[in-house]
Amino acid sequence: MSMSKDKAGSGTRDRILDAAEKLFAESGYDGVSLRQITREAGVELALANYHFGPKLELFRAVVQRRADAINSERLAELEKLPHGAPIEALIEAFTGPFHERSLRGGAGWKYYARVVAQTANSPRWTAELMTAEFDPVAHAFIDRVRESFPDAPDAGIYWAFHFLLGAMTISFAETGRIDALSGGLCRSGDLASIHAHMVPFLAAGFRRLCGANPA
Amino acid sequence: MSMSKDKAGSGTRDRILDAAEKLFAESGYDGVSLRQITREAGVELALANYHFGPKLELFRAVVQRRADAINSERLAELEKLPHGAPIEALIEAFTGPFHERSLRGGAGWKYYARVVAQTANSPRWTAELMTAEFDPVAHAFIDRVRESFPDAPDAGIYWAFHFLLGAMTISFAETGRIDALSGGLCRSGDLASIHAHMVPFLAAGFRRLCGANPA
DNA sequence: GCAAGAATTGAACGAGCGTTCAAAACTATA
DNA sequence: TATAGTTTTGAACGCTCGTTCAATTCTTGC
Repeated sequence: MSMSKDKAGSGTRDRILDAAEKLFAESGYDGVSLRQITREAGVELALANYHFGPKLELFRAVVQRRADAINSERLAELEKLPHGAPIEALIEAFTGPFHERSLRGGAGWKYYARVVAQTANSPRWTAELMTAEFDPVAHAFIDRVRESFPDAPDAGIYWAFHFLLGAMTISFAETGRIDALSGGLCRSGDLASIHAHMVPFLAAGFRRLCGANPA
Repeated sequence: MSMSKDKAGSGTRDRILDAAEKLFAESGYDGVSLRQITREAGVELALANYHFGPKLELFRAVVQRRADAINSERLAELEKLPHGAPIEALIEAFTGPFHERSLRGGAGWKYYARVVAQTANSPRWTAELMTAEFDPVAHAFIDRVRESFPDAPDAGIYWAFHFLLGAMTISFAETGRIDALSGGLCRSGDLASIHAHMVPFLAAGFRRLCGANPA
């Protein structure tokens, strides 16, 4: 027999993915070489190509690896909510899974969030990666928003969601900008504080663009 | 004598900056080579080094070239406003100069906005470039917000500004994500529509985080 | 029109890149 | 233990990278 999972080689795959995730988070796709990645992973250069093919496919694999977990939890959280739920609850269902894992899921999830954040702001990756991985659950979120604001103009909902993405994205990128700006009062890595401020901020924005206020 | 400005060679400098701006906007710092840049500019490879030194300094020059114009106009717009002005006016003073130039300032300004957008989401550049170039006027903006919301908690103001940056950033990046998501209803390049939705969205968010509502 | 400085050229440097491949090592079935 | 398959190794391929430099051309003040 053969199998490509749960064998010795499978550990190698994950080591490469972990190293790639970390380095991509720090320097972006073009800022990291396969040699750096395999060195960080402690494996031979050729193994990256053996397990993942070209570099682009390795990057795709990094993005995809954790996307399913995020997306299915987002869907589950959304489904827990009643129809017409308050917008705060919807936003929390969308942003919560990322926050939760960034907080308690281990270092890999923090790196992953930074990879996604940079990817989402790059015209180069948006179409082929972000749209493919994250748009289905985005549509589910938007449908729930539409339920909560039956009279909202579609454009308002879409733009509001876009701004939500921007706020989420820059927060997860953890650039340290706000640390310098606030003289240390606010910290990029303080996910609890981000969450506490971001949800009401975005909720107020949604209400403004979507008209009537449910709940 | 000599002089390094307003001579034949000065045209070369700008051609290189324009080409670099365009290509950095499309592919990021590491995704572009000096050879691509000088080819696009129609000049010899060695001229990039002659005029700007190492690649990093060329990138810095691209970011800095237009930063002054943006920042001084932002300050001017802010100073036009009365103390305690409505938050919409403050936000417009901050985002307007970028919007205006992206709309009517020629293609270079659009590329520039994309460069800044990607730079702002990369931990690698934030400290040395974004903070240095844009934080002074950011502080001016925040001071005006504090005037308009005298009882606002500082953390609320800083986080609100952070989310404003995220929304601005993802919008200027023009990734096309919202085009795909909305099935064409909203367009990344439609700056007028962005502006019309973004200002009220952010204003509502600021009011939520800053407590009392001025004006 | 001549000298001095600035700008441009064209070629080369060593280094690192992504990718490939045959051979070796390992694993597991029969 | 023999065998077929998977995984790992180590070296090499051609190519592009950022940077450097001597030589050349252009520009300008005297």
